Amino acid sequence: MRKNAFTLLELTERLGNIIRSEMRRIGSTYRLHPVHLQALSFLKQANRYSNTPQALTEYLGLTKGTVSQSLLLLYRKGLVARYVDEVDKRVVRLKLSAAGKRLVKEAQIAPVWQSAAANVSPARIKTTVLVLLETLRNLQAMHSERPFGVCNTCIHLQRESARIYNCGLTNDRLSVPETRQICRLHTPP
Amino acid sequence: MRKNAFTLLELTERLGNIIRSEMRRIGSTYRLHPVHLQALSFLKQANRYSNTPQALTEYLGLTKGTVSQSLLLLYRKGLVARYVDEVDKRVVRLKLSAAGKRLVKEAQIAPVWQSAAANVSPARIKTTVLVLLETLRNLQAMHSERPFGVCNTCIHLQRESARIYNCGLTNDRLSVPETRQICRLHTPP
DNA sequence: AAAACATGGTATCGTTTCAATACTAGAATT
DNA sequence: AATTCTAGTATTGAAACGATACCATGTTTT
Repeated sequence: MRKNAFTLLELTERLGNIIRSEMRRIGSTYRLHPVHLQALSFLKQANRYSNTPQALTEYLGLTKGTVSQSLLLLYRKGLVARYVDEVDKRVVRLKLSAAGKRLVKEAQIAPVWQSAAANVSPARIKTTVLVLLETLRNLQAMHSERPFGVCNTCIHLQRESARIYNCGLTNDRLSVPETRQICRLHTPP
Repeated sequence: MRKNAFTLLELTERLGNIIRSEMRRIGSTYRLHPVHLQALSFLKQANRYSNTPQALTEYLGLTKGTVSQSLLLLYRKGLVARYVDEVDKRVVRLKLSAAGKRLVKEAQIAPVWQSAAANVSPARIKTTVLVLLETLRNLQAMHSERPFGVCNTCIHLQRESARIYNCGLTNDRLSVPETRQICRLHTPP
C-alpha cells in the first residue's frame, strides 16, 4: 500500500511529463508554452466567478506576477480579451477571443489520450477516475487550495425550475450551460 | 467512455500541476526547479545503461541541449558527479554525490501523496496503477519513446542463479540491487 | 469622514528553462 | 582513409517564474 501509493505518484508524474511534452510539441506551432495552452483551456471553461487572473493563478498554482505576464503575452497575440469589471474596478475579466477559441479547438491533446486508453474497460477507467479524484481533493485540501470543479457537482447549486438554477453562495441565477463550467468557489459534497 | 478518458486526462493534468507546484515549493529552499528534482530522482534510480545525459534527456522528454544546461547547474552545485566513460569516451557517466543523495532523501513529495491516498482501498489503488501504467505504455509506444522500467519487469532479464541475474540484451551480469533500478532499454512483456 | 488596511493587478529585475543552431570529439561504417 | 553517426557542449534568444515594489480600488476601523 505504501509502495503502491509511491507508484501512483511516479506514474502520475511521468504521465504529467508526457502531457507537458505533448503540449510543448503542439504549442510550438503557435509559439506557445504548456502554461499558455492550460490557461486558454481554463478560460474556455471558466464561469463568471472564475474568469479572472486571480482565479487562473490559483488554478495553475503559480504567482500572480507570472500569470500576469503570461496573460499579457496571450493578449498581445490576440487570443484573449480583457476588460475591467464594472462593479469592482480592480478586477479584470478575461475572455477567449475568436482566435483563442479556434486555437483551443485545434490544439487538443485529448485524441491521443483517448486512443491510449481505448482498450481499458469503462469500469476500470471509472475506478481510476474516482481514485484520482479523491487523491486530488485530498491534496487540494491539504494545501488549502480551491477544488475548482464544475457547478453541477457543487453543494451550493440549487435547482429552481427545469431550466433555472441558483447558486446558494452568490445568490446568482445560473443558466444550464453555466452549470457545466468550472468555478473557483466549487465545494464538493 | 469518450468522456471518461477526457476526465482521466484532465485529472492527470491537474495532479501533474500539483506535483509541479509541490516540487517548486520544496525545490525553492535549494534554489532548484522541478526539472532538477526530477533529474536527481532519476539519477538515483538509473542503472548502468541509463546514468547518462542522453538517457535523462529521453526520460524527461526535453532536448539534449536543455538537459546539458540543467546538468551543468547540478554539477556546479556539487549535487552530481560526472566522469567520462572508459570504453566509449564520448559518453558521460552521471552519479549523485553524497550531497545529491542527501537532497533526494530530504526533498520528498511522496509523504504528502501517501497520506492523500491513504483512505483508498489497496484494490482500487492497484486498479488505478494498472490502468495508468497501460495508458503510459500506450502513449510511449505512440511516440516511440522508451518505456523506462525497472529491470525485474523486463523480458530480457534472465535468472542465472539465486543471486545472479543476466541481461539478455547486453549479456551483462546484474546484481540483485541492480535489477531494481531503472533502465532505458527496458522492454515490458 | 479620514485613515488604515486589504485586495486585484501590473511593472521590473534576475535567474533559469527551453529550443535551435552550430560545433567538437570520439566511434562506427564504408 | 574518408565518411557518417553519435554523445555531448556552447551560445543565443525568448520567455517562465519568483520576488519585490508599486498602483488603484474596496473595505474596515477609528
